[in-house]
Amino acid sequence: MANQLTPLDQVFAALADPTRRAIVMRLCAGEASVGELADPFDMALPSFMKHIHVLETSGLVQSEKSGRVRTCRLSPDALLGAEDWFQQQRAIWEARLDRFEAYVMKLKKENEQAAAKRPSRATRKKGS
Amino acid sequence: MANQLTPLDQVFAALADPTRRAIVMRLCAGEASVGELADPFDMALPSFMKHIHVLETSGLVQSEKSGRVRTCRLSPDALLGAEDWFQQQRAIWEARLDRFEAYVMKLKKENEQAAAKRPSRATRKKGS
DNA sequence: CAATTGGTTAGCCATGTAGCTAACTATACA
DNA sequence: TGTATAGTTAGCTACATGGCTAACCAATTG
Repeated sequence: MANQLTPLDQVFAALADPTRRAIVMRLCAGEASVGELADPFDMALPSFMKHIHVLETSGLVQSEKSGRVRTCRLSPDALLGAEDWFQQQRAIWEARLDRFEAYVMKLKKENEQAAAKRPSRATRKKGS
Repeated sequence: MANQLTPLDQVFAALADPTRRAIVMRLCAGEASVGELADPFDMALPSFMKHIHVLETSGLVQSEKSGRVRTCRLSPDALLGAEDWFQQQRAIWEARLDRFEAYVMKLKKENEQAAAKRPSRATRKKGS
């Protein structure tokens, strides 16, 4: 029944929220306490903590409590995992573009050869 | 009142769903009709169409209807936009790492100089 | 010890999301 | 013209999400 969310699901879902993206961006510049992180946002702390928690279960952020202050830091692995996904898609996409270009070149070449054989048909319109 | 979703919000939200990621991956390999796309999924068509619609409003996918079949294709710009976000974060992250490394090197150097001046203290344990 | 600070837990509410069925439209085919 | 095909619209349910307040620890600080 538990619809097992993949890490990728959770990372993308976490990044779909502007507040959480801002937190990630902030943490790229170095670790910070919950209070420091929450400060720029006009939001009640419990609401803000939910965002932190989402980031934590997605694996994007780790935190550690010492005394009464919890310090958060980015864990870059999850971020890299998501970035990889894009790069893989792009690789497939670009491979396809290459194949498509090759295909167009082949068509063009065939068309030229056909035109050389039956020059009169080469100027006819498609639908008529 | 309309909580203006940024394109990035919509792209990440769209990619947070495994069905939609699969659609994007499929479309990386070339355009396809709604029916072809829906075929591998055990899901009613109207439900599936919602996913297509989400992908379309996110800008990841474009579609066009001719006759009774709607053909979908990937529009790679939105994908690149999201990939850019990662690369920017990584750049900031890496810059920070560099600064951190420089800081550690400076500490180390200072420590060595201090050790040269007061060699006896250099072997003391931290907490005692 | 008392008060403050930093975070946490519990619980409420409004809205959004993902799925379904049923019924409909519009093209294509026989 | 009638039937099958490909999507589409409408409307429902269940659950997830994002926000809030109130009340509650547990370290610090005076």
